[in-house]
Amino acid sequence: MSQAVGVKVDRLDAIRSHLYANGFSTIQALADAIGASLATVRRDLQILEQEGAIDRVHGGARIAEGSSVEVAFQEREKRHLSAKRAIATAAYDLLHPRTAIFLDAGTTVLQLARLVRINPMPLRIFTNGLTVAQEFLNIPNLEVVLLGGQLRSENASLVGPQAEAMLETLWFDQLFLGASAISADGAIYSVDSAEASLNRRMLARSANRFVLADSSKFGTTATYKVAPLDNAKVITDSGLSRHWRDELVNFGVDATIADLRAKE
Amino acid sequence: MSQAVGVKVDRLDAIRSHLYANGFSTIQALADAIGASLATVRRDLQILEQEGAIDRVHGGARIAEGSSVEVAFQEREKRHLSAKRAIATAAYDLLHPRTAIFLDAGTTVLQLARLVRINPMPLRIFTNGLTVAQEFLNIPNLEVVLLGGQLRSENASLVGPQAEAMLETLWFDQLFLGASAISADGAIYSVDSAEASLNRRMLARSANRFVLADSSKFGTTATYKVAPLDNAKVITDSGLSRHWRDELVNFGVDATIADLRAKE
DNA sequence: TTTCAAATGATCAATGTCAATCAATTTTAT
DNA sequence: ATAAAATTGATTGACATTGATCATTTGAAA
Repeated sequence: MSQAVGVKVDRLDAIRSHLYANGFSTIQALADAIGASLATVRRDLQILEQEGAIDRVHGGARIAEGSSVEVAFQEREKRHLSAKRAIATAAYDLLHPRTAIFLDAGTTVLQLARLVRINPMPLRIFTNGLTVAQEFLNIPNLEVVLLGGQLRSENASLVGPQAEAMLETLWFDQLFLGASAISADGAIYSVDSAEASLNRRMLARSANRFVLADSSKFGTTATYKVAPLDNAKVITDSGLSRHWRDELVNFGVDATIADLRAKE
Repeated sequence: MSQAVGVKVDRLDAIRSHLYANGFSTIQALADAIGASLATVRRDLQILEQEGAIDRVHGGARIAEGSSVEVAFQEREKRHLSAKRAIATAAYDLLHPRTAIFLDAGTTVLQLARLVRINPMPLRIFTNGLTVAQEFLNIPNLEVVLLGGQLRSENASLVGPQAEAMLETLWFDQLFLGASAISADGAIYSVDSAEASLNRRMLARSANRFVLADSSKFGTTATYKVAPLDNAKVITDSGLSRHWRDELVNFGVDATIADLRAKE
Protein backbone atom coordinates (compact mmCIF):
# COMPACT_ATOMS: atom_id res chain seq x y z
CA MET A 1 0.00 0.00 0.00
CA SER A 2 2.67 2.46 1.01
CA GLN A 3 4.84 3.98 -1.63
CA ALA A 4 8.58 4.06 -1.63
CA VAL A 5 9.79 6.96 0.46
CA GLY A 6 12.99 8.39 -0.87
CA VAL A 7 13.86 11.27 1.39
CA LYS A 8 15.26 10.73 4.83
CA VAL A 9 12.91 13.01 6.74
CA ASP A 10 9.91 11.42 5.09
CA ARG A 11 11.28 8.01 5.90
CA LEU A 12 11.68 8.83 9.54
CA ASP A 13 8.14 10.15 9.64
CA ALA A 14 6.90 7.05 7.91
CA ILE A 15 8.70 4.82 10.38
CA ARG A 16 7.34 6.76 13.34
CA SER A 17 3.89 6.57 11.88
CA HIS A 18 4.11 2.90 11.07
CA LEU A 19 5.43 2.06 14.50
CA TYR A 20 2.83 4.14 16.21
CA ALA A 21 0.01 2.52 14.27
CA ASN A 22 1.25 -1.01 14.83
CA GLY A 23 3.00 -0.64 18.15
CA PHE A 24 5.78 -2.92 16.99
CA SER A 25 7.31 -3.87 13.69
CA THR A 26 10.10 -6.03 12.40
CA ILE A 27 12.81 -4.41 10.38
CA GLN A 28 11.80 -6.39 7.34
CA ALA A 29 8.23 -5.16 7.61
CA LEU A 30 9.42 -1.59 7.91
CA ALA A 31 11.71 -2.02 4.91
CA ASP A 32 8.81 -3.38 2.88
CA ALA A 33 6.44 -0.64 3.96
CA ILE A 34 8.89 2.11 3.24
CA GLY A 35 10.65 0.70 0.24
CA ALA A 36 14.15 0.99 1.62
CA SER A 37 16.81 -1.59 2.34
CA LEU A 38 17.26 -3.26 5.66
CA ALA A 39 20.51 -1.42 6.22
CA THR A 40 18.85 1.94 5.74
CA VAL A 41 16.02 1.08 8.05
CA ARG A 42 18.51 0.05 10.69
CA ARG A 43 20.31 3.34 10.37
CA ASP A 44 17.05 5.24 10.60
CA LEU A 45 16.09 3.31 13.67
CA GLN A 46 19.39 4.25 15.27
CA ILE A 47 18.54 7.90 14.75
CA LEU A 48 15.05 7.54 16.11
CA GLU A 49 16.37 5.67 19.07
CA GLN A 50 18.73 8.53 19.88
CA GLU A 51 15.83 10.92 19.66
CA GLY A 52 14.10 8.77 22.22
CA ALA A 53 11.13 8.25 19.97
CA ILE A 54 11.48 4.48 19.74
CA ASP A 55 12.94 1.49 21.53
CA ARG A 56 14.96 -0.94 19.53
CA VAL A 57 14.80 -4.60 20.37
CA HIS A 58 16.22 -7.67 18.74
CA GLY A 59 14.12 -8.31 15.69
CA GLY A 60 12.55 -4.90 15.29
CA ALA A 61 11.51 -1.76 17.06
CA ARG A 62 8.61 -0.24 18.94
CA ILE A 63 7.56 3.18 20.08
CA ALA A 64 9.33 4.20 23.24
CA GLU A 65 7.68 3.53 26.53
CA GLY A 66 6.89 6.71 28.39
CA SER A 67 9.31 7.41 31.16
CA SER A 68 12.46 6.39 29.37
CA VAL A 69 13.05 10.07 28.74
CA GLU A 70 14.38 10.82 32.17
CA VAL A 71 17.84 9.49 31.57
CA ALA A 72 19.62 12.62 32.71
CA PHE A 73 17.47 12.79 35.81
CA GLN A 74 18.16 9.18 36.68
CA GLU A 75 21.88 9.75 36.41
CA ARG A 76 21.66 12.65 38.80
CA GLU A 77 19.60 10.51 41.10
CA LYS A 78 22.41 7.99 41.40
CA ARG A 79 25.10 10.47 42.37
CA HIS A 80 25.97 10.30 46.04
CA LEU A 81 23.17 7.83 46.39
CA SER A 82 24.33 6.34 49.68
CA ALA A 83 24.59 9.82 51.19
CA LYS A 84 21.11 10.66 49.97
CA ARG A 85 19.76 7.46 51.42
CA ALA A 86 21.35 8.13 54.79
CA ILE A 87 19.91 11.63 54.80
CA ALA A 88 16.50 10.37 53.80
CA THR A 89 16.56 7.82 56.61
CA ALA A 90 17.32 10.54 59.13
CA ALA A 91 14.49 12.63 57.72
CA TYR A 92 12.09 9.71 57.83
CA ASP A 93 12.62 9.43 61.58
CA LEU A 94 11.27 12.96 61.93
CA LEU A 95 7.90 12.12 60.41
CA HIS A 96 4.78 11.90 62.53
CA PRO A 97 1.64 10.04 61.47
CA ARG A 98 -1.33 12.11 60.38
CA THR A 99 0.62 15.30 59.81
CA ALA A 100 0.88 17.38 56.65
CA ILE A 101 4.27 17.44 55.00
CA PHE A 102 5.62 19.04 51.86
CA LEU A 103 8.20 17.23 49.75
CA ASP A 104 10.23 19.31 47.35
CA ALA A 105 11.12 18.04 43.89
CA GLY A 106 14.73 17.06 44.41
CA THR A 107 16.63 13.82 44.10
CA THR A 108 17.44 13.67 47.81
CA VAL A 109 13.84 14.27 48.78
CA LEU A 110 12.87 11.58 46.30
CA GLN A 111 14.77 9.10 48.43
CA LEU A 112 12.66 10.14 51.36
CA ALA A 113 9.57 9.58 49.26
CA ARG A 114 10.81 6.08 48.47
CA LEU A 115 11.22 5.37 52.15
CA VAL A 116 7.68 6.48 52.84
CA ARG A 117 6.43 4.27 50.05
CA ILE A 118 8.25 1.22 51.34
CA ASN A 119 7.41 1.98 54.95
CA PRO A 120 4.07 3.76 54.78
CA MET A 121 2.41 5.74 57.52
CA PRO A 122 -0.76 7.79 57.30
CA LEU A 123 0.22 11.22 56.03
CA ARG A 124 -1.04 14.12 54.01
CA ILE A 125 1.70 14.66 51.47
CA PHE A 126 2.07 17.73 49.31
CA THR A 127 4.66 18.00 46.59
CA ASN A 128 5.58 19.82 43.41
CA GLY A 129 7.56 16.88 42.07
CA LEU A 130 6.13 14.59 39.44
CA THR A 131 8.43 11.73 40.33
CA VAL A 132 7.71 12.20 44.01
CA ALA A 133 3.97 11.99 43.40
CA GLN A 134 4.47 8.92 41.28
CA GLU A 135 6.10 7.10 44.16
CA PHE A 136 2.85 7.32 46.06
CA LEU A 137 0.53 5.81 43.49
CA ASN A 138 -1.50 3.01 45.04
CA ILE A 139 -0.14 3.46 48.54
CA PRO A 140 -2.98 3.25 51.06
CA ASN A 141 -3.55 5.77 53.84
CA LEU A 142 -1.83 8.55 51.97
CA GLU A 143 -3.51 11.68 50.79
CA VAL A 144 -1.31 13.07 48.07
CA VAL A 145 -1.75 16.55 46.64
CA LEU A 146 0.32 17.75 43.73
CA LEU A 147 0.88 21.44 43.17
CA GLY A 148 -0.33 22.69 39.82
CA GLY A 149 1.82 24.72 37.51
CA GLN A 150 4.24 24.71 34.67
CA LEU A 151 6.22 21.54 34.09
CA ARG A 152 9.97 21.97 34.34
CA SER A 153 11.59 19.11 32.48
CA GLU A 154 15.00 19.28 34.14
CA ASN A 155 13.75 17.76 37.36
CA ALA A 156 10.11 17.02 36.59
CA SER A 157 8.89 19.73 38.92
CA LEU A 158 5.94 22.08 38.79
CA VAL A 159 6.69 25.76 39.18
CA GLY A 160 5.34 29.17 38.34
CA PRO A 161 2.65 31.52 39.59
CA GLN A 162 -0.02 28.83 39.67
CA ALA A 163 2.09 26.67 41.95
CA GLU A 164 2.83 29.65 44.18
CA ALA A 165 -0.81 30.64 44.34
CA MET A 166 -1.79 27.16 45.38
CA LEU A 167 0.86 27.19 48.08
CA GLU A 168 -0.72 30.29 49.60
CA THR A 169 -3.79 28.28 50.51
CA LEU A 170 -1.84 25.56 52.30
CA TRP A 171 0.06 25.11 55.54
CA PHE A 172 2.45 22.29 56.39
CA ASP A 173 3.74 20.81 59.59
CA GLN A 174 7.03 19.89 57.97
CA LEU A 175 8.83 20.91 54.83
CA PHE A 176 11.60 18.82 53.29
CA LEU A 177 13.50 20.95 50.85
CA GLY A 178 16.30 19.99 48.47
CA ALA A 179 19.06 22.33 47.40
CA SER A 180 21.16 22.75 44.28
CA ALA A 181 23.94 24.37 46.25
CA ILE A 182 24.81 25.84 49.61
CA SER A 183 27.12 28.81 49.29
CA ALA A 184 30.09 29.73 51.45
CA ASP A 185 28.10 32.45 53.14
CA GLY A 186 25.45 29.99 54.22
CA ALA A 187 22.61 30.41 51.78
CA ILE A 188 20.56 27.94 49.79
CA TYR A 189 20.83 28.35 46.03
CA SER A 190 18.88 26.96 43.11
CA VAL A 191 19.69 26.63 39.42
CA ASP A 192 16.28 27.89 38.39
CA SER A 193 14.61 31.22 39.06
CA ALA A 194 11.05 29.92 39.26
CA GLU A 195 12.15 27.07 41.46
CA ALA A 196 13.93 29.44 43.83
CA SER A 197 10.91 31.65 44.10
CA LEU A 198 8.66 28.69 44.77
CA ASN A 199 11.06 27.36 47.39
CA ARG A 200 10.80 30.64 49.26
CA ARG A 201 7.05 30.32 49.33
CA MET A 202 7.37 26.77 50.66
CA LEU A 203 9.55 28.00 53.51
CA ALA A 204 6.99 30.65 54.34
CA ARG A 205 4.16 28.17 54.55
CA SER A 206 5.75 25.55 56.83
CA ALA A 207 6.07 25.28 60.57
CA ASN A 208 9.21 23.10 60.54
CA ARG A 209 11.68 23.43 57.72
CA PHE A 210 14.38 20.92 56.81
CA VAL A 211 16.94 21.27 54.09
CA LEU A 212 18.16 17.92 52.76
CA ALA A 213 21.57 18.35 51.18
CA ASP A 214 24.40 15.86 50.85
CA SER A 215 27.84 17.05 51.84
CA SER A 216 28.98 17.63 48.27
CA LYS A 217 26.56 20.54 47.97
CA PHE A 218 28.30 22.61 50.63
CA GLY A 219 30.64 25.30 49.42
CA THR A 220 29.17 25.34 45.92
CA THR A 221 26.95 27.94 44.37
CA ALA A 222 24.19 28.14 41.81
CA THR A 223 22.57 31.12 40.14
CA TYR A 224 19.50 31.93 42.18
CA LYS A 225 19.46 32.50 45.91
CA VAL A 226 16.60 30.88 47.78
CA ALA A 227 17.08 31.85 51.40
CA PRO A 228 19.68 31.93 54.18
CA LEU A 229 20.31 28.59 55.79
CA ASP A 230 19.18 29.67 59.23
CA ASN A 231 15.62 29.62 57.98
CA ALA A 232 15.70 25.87 58.31
CA LYS A 233 17.34 22.91 59.93
CA VAL A 234 19.88 21.02 57.88
CA ILE A 235 20.14 17.30 57.35
CA THR A 236 23.34 16.19 55.67
CA ASP A 237 25.76 13.27 55.71
CA SER A 238 28.92 12.51 57.62
CA GLY A 239 31.05 13.35 54.59
CA LEU A 240 30.78 16.99 55.63
CA SER A 241 34.13 18.67 56.25
CA ARG A 242 35.31 19.83 59.65
CA HIS A 243 35.25 23.37 58.31
CA TRP A 244 31.60 23.20 57.33
CA ARG A 245 30.55 21.62 60.58
CA ASP A 246 32.06 24.61 62.35
CA GLU A 247 30.50 27.00 59.89
CA LEU A 248 27.06 25.58 60.52
CA VAL A 249 27.55 26.22 64.21
CA ASN A 250 28.68 29.76 63.42
CA PHE A 251 25.63 30.35 61.30
CA GLY A 252 23.50 29.14 64.16
CA VAL A 253 22.07 26.36 62.04
CA ASP A 254 20.65 23.25 63.66
CA ALA A 255 22.23 20.38 61.72
CA THR A 256 21.65 16.66 61.74
CA ILE A 257 24.51 14.63 60.34
CA ALA A 258 23.45 11.21 59.07
CA ASP A 259 26.11 8.55 59.41
CA LEU A 260 27.09 7.13 56.04
CA ARG A 261 28.14 3.80 57.50
CA ALA A 262 24.97 3.32 59.50
CA LYS A 263 23.07 0.54 57.93
CA GLU A 264 19.62 1.47 59.21
CA MET B 1 -7.47 -17.15 18.21
CA SER B 2 -4.01 -15.87 18.80
CA GLN B 3 -1.57 -15.60 15.96
CA ALA B 4 1.92 -16.91 15.99
CA VAL B 5 4.17 -14.36 17.61
CA GLY B 6 7.58 -14.47 16.07
CA VAL B 7 9.55 -11.84 17.92
CA LYS B 8 10.71 -11.95 21.48
CA VAL B 9 9.25 -8.69 22.79
CA ASP B 10 5.89 -9.51 21.27
CA ARG B 11 6.00 -12.89 22.94
CA LEU B 12 6.82 -11.42 26.31
CA ASP B 13 3.92 -9.02 25.99
CA ALA B 14 1.64 -11.82 24.90
CA ILE B 15 2.66 -13.96 27.86
CA ARG B 16 2.16 -11.12 30.31
CA SER B 17 -1.22 -10.42 28.84
CA HIS B 18 -2.25 -14.07 28.74
CA LEU B 19 -1.22 -14.58 32.33
CA TYR B 20 -2.95 -11.43 33.44
CA ALA B 21 -6.16 -12.54 31.77
CA ASN B 22 -6.08 -16.12 33.08
CA GLY B 23 -4.12 -15.73 36.28
CA PHE B 24 -2.33 -18.99 35.64
CA SER B 25 -1.33 -20.95 32.58
CA THR B 26 0.56 -24.12 31.77
CA ILE B 27 3.59 -23.90 29.58
CA GLN B 28 1.90 -25.99 26.94
CA ALA B 29 -1.07 -23.63 26.87
CA LEU B 30 1.21 -20.65 26.52
CA ALA B 31 3.16 -22.35 23.76
CA ASP B 32 -0.06 -23.09 21.90
CA ALA B 33 -1.42 -19.60 22.38
CA ILE B 34 1.75 -17.96 21.25
CA GLY B 35 2.90 -20.38 18.63
CA ALA B 36 6.35 -20.99 20.06
CA SER B 37 8.09 -24.10 21.28
CA LEU B 38 8.07 -25.20 24.88
CA ALA B 39 11.76 -24.43 25.21
CA THR B 40 11.24 -20.88 24.07
CA VAL B 41 8.34 -20.30 26.40
CA ARG B 42 10.46 -21.54 29.27
CA ARG B 43 13.22 -19.15 28.39
CA ASP B 44 10.73 -16.31 28.17
CA LEU B 45 9.30 -17.21 31.53
CA GLN B 46 12.79 -17.10 33.00
CA ILE B 47 13.15 -13.55 31.76
CA LEU B 48 9.77 -12.49 33.06
CA GLU B 49 10.52 -14.09 36.38
CA GLN B 50 13.72 -12.10 36.66
CA GLU B 51 11.75 -8.96 35.92
CA GLY B 52 9.52 -9.92 38.77
CA ALA B 53 6.45 -9.82 36.57
CA ILE B 54 5.49 -13.45 37.11
CA ASP B 55 5.96 -16.33 39.50
CA ARG B 56 6.93 -19.67 38.05
CA VAL B 57 5.57 -22.88 39.47
CA HIS B 58 6.01 -26.44 38.36
CA GLY B 59 3.91 -26.90 35.26
CA GLY B 60 3.32 -23.27 34.45
CA ALA B 61 3.43 -19.71 35.68
CA ARG B 62 1.22 -17.11 37.30
CA ILE B 63 1.14 -13.36 37.69
CA ALA B 64 3.36 -12.06 40.48
CA GLU B 65 1.52 -10.98 43.58
CA GLY B 66 2.85 -7.47 44.07
CA SER B 67 2.90 -6.12 40.56
CA SER B 68 -0.71 -6.78 39.74
CA VAL B 69 -1.77 -3.20 40.45
CA GLU B 70 0.55 -1.62 37.97
CA VAL B 71 -0.11 -4.33 35.47
CA ALA B 72 -3.81 -3.53 35.70
CA PHE B 73 -3.18 -0.01 34.44
CA GLN B 74 -0.93 -1.21 31.66
CA GLU B 75 -3.43 -3.80 30.61
CA ARG B 76 -6.18 -1.23 30.54
CA GLU B 77 -3.94 0.89 28.39
CA LYS B 78 -3.50 -1.96 25.96
CA ARG B 79 -7.15 -2.86 25.66
CA HIS B 80 -8.53 -1.80 22.31
CA LEU B 81 -5.14 -0.31 21.69
CA SER B 82 -5.43 -0.18 17.93
CA ALA B 83 -8.77 1.58 18.24
CA LYS B 84 -7.30 4.07 20.66
CA ARG B 85 -4.38 4.71 18.36
CA ALA B 86 -6.63 5.22 15.39
CA ILE B 87 -8.73 7.66 17.40
CA ALA B 88 -5.64 9.46 18.63
CA THR B 89 -4.37 9.79 15.08
CA ALA B 90 -7.65 11.39 14.00
CA ALA B 91 -7.47 13.75 16.97
CA TYR B 92 -3.87 14.64 16.19
CA ASP B 93 -4.94 15.88 12.77
CA LEU B 94 -7.17 18.41 14.51
CA LEU B 95 -4.29 20.07 16.35
CA HIS B 96 -3.03 23.48 15.35
CA PRO B 97 0.41 24.76 16.26
CA ARG B 98 0.64 27.36 19.00
CA THR B 99 -2.83 26.75 20.40
CA ALA B 100 -3.81 25.83 23.94
CA ILE B 101 -5.23 22.35 24.42
CA PHE B 102 -6.37 20.38 27.41
CA LEU B 103 -5.72 16.66 27.62
CA ASP B 104 -7.82 14.64 30.02
CA ALA B 105 -6.32 11.81 32.08
CA GLY B 106 -7.61 8.81 30.13
CA THR B 107 -5.89 5.98 28.34
CA THR B 108 -7.20 7.03 24.95
CA VAL B 109 -6.05 10.59 25.46
CA LEU B 110 -2.72 9.19 26.57
CA GLN B 111 -2.27 7.78 23.10
CA LEU B 112 -2.80 11.25 21.69
CA ALA B 113 -0.17 12.56 24.08
CA ARG B 114 2.20 9.89 22.90
CA LEU B 115 1.59 10.89 19.33
CA VAL B 116 2.37 14.51 20.14
CA ARG B 117 5.56 13.42 21.82
CA ILE B 118 6.69 11.38 18.87
CA ASN B 119 5.65 14.01 16.37
CA PRO B 120 5.98 17.27 18.25
CA MET B 121 4.51 20.63 17.35
CA PRO B 122 4.61 23.84 19.37
CA LEU B 123 1.66 23.75 21.77
CA ARG B 124 0.55 24.88 25.16
CA ILE B 125 -0.68 21.72 26.79
CA PHE B 126 -2.75 21.52 29.94
CA THR B 127 -3.63 18.26 31.63
CA ASN B 128 -4.71 16.70 34.88
CA GLY B 129 -3.01 13.39 34.08
CA LEU B 130 0.30 12.46 35.62
CA THR B 131 1.12 9.98 32.88
CA VAL B 132 0.12 12.48 30.24
CA ALA B 133 2.44 15.12 31.68
CA GLN B 134 5.21 12.59 31.91
CA GLU B 135 5.03 11.95 28.19
CA PHE B 136 6.06 15.53 27.57
CA LEU B 137 9.20 15.65 29.68
CA ASN B 138 12.10 16.99 27.67
CA ILE B 139 10.08 17.67 24.54
CA PRO B 140 11.08 21.02 23.10
CA ASN B 141 8.61 23.72 22.11
CA LEU B 142 5.97 22.51 24.48
CA GLU B 143 4.66 24.46 27.41
CA VAL B 144 3.11 21.94 29.75
CA VAL B 145 0.93 22.89 32.69
CA LEU B 146 -0.35 20.31 35.11
CA LEU B 147 -3.44 20.96 37.16
CA GLY B 148 -2.89 20.80 40.88
CA GLY B 149 -5.04 18.74 43.17
CA GLN B 150 -5.53 15.47 44.90
CA LEU B 151 -3.87 12.44 43.36
CA ARG B 152 -6.24 9.72 42.30
CA SER B 153 -4.31 6.48 42.08
CA GLU B 154 -6.68 4.56 39.83
CA ASN B 155 -5.67 6.50 36.75
CA ALA B 156 -2.96 8.81 38.08
CA SER B 157 -5.14 11.88 37.70
CA LEU B 158 -5.45 15.05 39.73
CA VAL B 159 -8.90 15.99 40.92
CA GLY B 160 -10.69 17.93 43.60
CA PRO B 161 -11.50 21.53 44.40
CA GLN B 162 -7.96 22.74 43.81
CA ALA B 163 -7.95 21.33 40.30
CA GLU B 164 -11.35 22.87 39.61
CA ALA B 165 -10.26 26.23 40.96
CA MET B 166 -7.23 26.23 38.72
CA LEU B 167 -9.39 25.39 35.73
CA GLU B 168 -11.47 28.50 36.35
CA THR B 169 -8.48 30.66 35.50
CA LEU B 170 -7.81 28.98 32.19
CA TRP B 171 -9.31 28.79 28.74
CA PHE B 172 -8.54 26.25 26.03
CA ASP B 173 -8.89 26.20 22.28
CA GLN B 174 -9.45 22.46 22.28
CA LEU B 175 -10.38 19.90 24.89
CA PHE B 176 -9.76 16.20 24.43
CA LEU B 177 -11.80 14.29 26.93
CA GLY B 178 -11.86 10.59 27.67
CA ALA B 179 -14.90 8.72 28.87
CA SER B 180 -15.49 5.71 31.07
CA ALA B 181 -18.82 5.00 29.39
CA ILE B 182 -21.36 6.45 27.02
CA SER B 183 -24.89 5.54 28.02
CA ALA B 184 -27.76 4.50 25.81
CA ASP B 185 -29.38 7.89 26.23
CA GLY B 186 -26.29 9.63 24.95
CA ALA B 187 -24.45 10.91 27.99
CA ILE B 188 -20.85 10.70 29.09
CA TYR B 189 -20.30 8.84 32.33
CA SER B 190 -17.36 8.49 34.68
CA VAL B 191 -16.52 5.98 37.39
CA ASP B 192 -15.47 8.69 39.81
CA SER B 193 -17.43 11.55 41.28
CA ALA B 194 -14.59 14.03 41.53
CA GLU B 195 -13.45 13.16 38.04
CA ALA B 196 -16.93 13.72 36.64
CA SER B 197 -17.21 17.07 38.33
CA LEU B 198 -13.83 18.12 37.00
CA ASN B 199 -14.72 16.96 33.51
CA ARG B 200 -17.73 19.25 33.55
CA ARG B 201 -15.51 22.18 34.40
CA MET B 202 -13.20 21.26 31.53
CA LEU B 203 -16.09 21.30 29.10
CA ALA B 204 -17.12 24.72 30.36
CA ARG B 205 -13.66 26.16 29.82
CA SER B 206 -13.02 25.03 26.26
CA ALA B 207 -13.98 26.45 22.90
CA ASN B 208 -13.87 23.14 21.02
CA ARG B 209 -14.68 19.95 22.84
CA PHE B 210 -13.85 16.43 21.65
CA VAL B 211 -14.73 13.21 23.38
CA LEU B 212 -12.34 10.39 22.56
CA ALA B 213 -14.06 7.07 23.12
CA ASP B 214 -13.45 3.75 21.42
CA SER B 215 -16.49 1.91 20.16
CA SER B 216 -16.59 -0.50 23.09
CA LYS B 217 -17.57 2.35 25.40
CA PHE B 218 -20.89 2.98 23.66
CA GLY B 219 -23.96 1.51 25.26
CA THR B 220 -22.25 1.03 28.62
CA THR B 221 -22.75 2.99 31.78
CA ALA B 222 -20.78 4.06 34.81
CA THR B 223 -21.85 5.63 38.05
CA TYR B 224 -21.44 9.37 37.61
CA LYS B 225 -22.89 11.37 34.76
CA VAL B 226 -20.59 13.98 33.25
CA ALA B 227 -22.60 15.67 30.54
CA PRO B 228 -24.80 14.96 27.53
CA LEU B 229 -22.88 14.00 24.43
CA ASP B 230 -24.07 16.94 22.38
CA ASN B 231 -21.81 19.17 24.40
CA ALA B 232 -18.95 17.89 22.34
CA LYS B 233 -17.86 16.28 19.12
CA VAL B 234 -17.12 12.58 19.25
CA ILE B 235 -14.12 10.76 17.86
CA THR B 236 -14.47 7.00 17.85
CA ASP B 237 -13.41 4.04 15.74
CA SER B 238 -14.97 2.12 12.90
CA GLY B 239 -15.97 -0.70 15.21
CA LEU B 240 -19.02 1.35 16.11
CA SER B 241 -22.31 -0.44 15.43
CA ARG B 242 -24.77 0.65 12.79
CA HIS B 243 -27.22 1.34 15.59
CA TRP B 244 -24.92 3.74 17.37
CA ARG B 245 -23.98 5.55 14.20
CA ASP B 246 -27.66 6.26 13.72
CA GLU B 247 -28.08 7.23 17.34
CA LEU B 248 -25.29 9.75 17.12
CA VAL B 249 -27.08 11.34 14.18
CA ASN B 250 -30.30 11.36 16.20
CA PHE B 251 -28.58 13.01 19.11
CA GLY B 252 -27.25 15.62 16.74
CA VAL B 253 -23.69 14.76 17.62
CA ASP B 254 -20.89 15.52 15.22
CA ALA B 255 -18.89 12.29 15.06
CA THR B 256 -15.58 11.41 13.46
CA ILE B 257 -15.06 7.71 12.87
CA ALA B 258 -11.43 6.71 12.61
CA ASP B 259 -10.80 3.77 10.33
CA LEU B 260 -9.19 0.88 12.19
CA ARG B 261 -7.54 -0.51 9.10
CA ALA B 262 -6.07 2.75 7.89
CA LYS B 263 -2.33 2.37 8.09
CA GLU B 264 -1.29 5.98 7.57
C1' DT C 1 8.64 -44.97 50.53
C1' DT C 2 8.91 -46.28 45.84
C1' DT C 3 7.70 -45.59 41.11
C1' DC C 4 6.89 -43.18 36.96
C1' DA C 5 5.27 -39.83 33.88
C1' DA C 6 5.68 -35.11 33.31
C1' DA C 7 8.42 -31.09 33.65
C1' DT C 8 12.82 -28.96 33.59
C1' DG C 9 17.41 -27.23 32.26
C1' DA C 10 21.49 -27.87 29.46
C1' DT C 11 23.37 -28.56 25.00
C1' DC C 12 23.70 -28.14 19.99
C1' DA C 13 22.74 -27.23 15.22
C1' DA C 14 20.16 -24.14 12.29
C1' DT C 15 18.39 -19.95 11.40
C1' DG C 16 17.79 -15.02 11.92
C1' DT C 17 19.56 -10.55 13.25
C1' DC C 18 23.10 -7.05 13.97
C1' DA C 19 26.94 -3.71 13.28
C1' DA C 20 30.84 -2.70 10.45
C1' DT C 21 32.75 -2.13 5.99
C1' DC C 22 32.90 -0.74 1.22
C1' DA C 23 31.52 0.46 -3.36
C1' DA C 24 27.99 2.94 -5.87
C1' DT C 25 25.03 6.67 -6.05
C1' DT C 26 23.00 10.98 -4.87
C1' DT C 27 23.37 15.46 -2.93
C1' DT C 28 25.79 19.63 -1.77
C1' DA C 29 29.28 23.12 -2.10
C1' DT C 30 32.57 25.40 -4.89
C1' DA D 1 31.11 21.33 -14.07
C1' DT D 2 33.80 19.27 -10.68
C1' DA D 3 35.17 17.78 -6.24
C1' DA D 4 33.82 16.69 -1.68
C1' DA D 5 30.52 14.92 1.41
C1' DA D 6 26.66 12.33 2.59
C1' DT D 7 23.55 8.62 1.79
C1' DT D 8 22.42 4.19 0.38
C1' DG D 9 22.41 -0.94 -0.33
C1' DA D 10 24.90 -5.21 -0.37
C1' DT D 11 28.18 -8.24 1.99
C1' DT D 12 30.35 -10.31 5.79
C1' DG D 13 31.67 -12.15 10.26
C1' DA D 14 30.01 -11.95 14.94
C1' DC D 15 26.33 -12.64 17.78
C1' DA D 16 21.57 -13.85 19.42
C1' DT D 17 17.57 -16.64 19.18
C1' DT D 18 15.09 -20.70 18.39
C1' DG D 19 13.51 -25.59 18.54
C1' DA D 20 14.84 -30.37 19.17
C1' DT D 21 17.14 -33.74 21.93
C1' DC D 22 18.51 -35.84 26.22
C1' DA D 23 19.90 -36.43 30.99
C1' DT D 24 18.12 -34.99 35.36
C1' DT D 25 14.76 -33.41 38.63
C1' DT D 26 10.17 -32.97 40.37
C1' DG D 27 5.55 -34.04 42.12
C1' DA D 28 2.03 -37.17 42.81
C1' DA D 29 0.05 -41.75 42.71
C1' DA D 30 0.56 -46.42 44.21
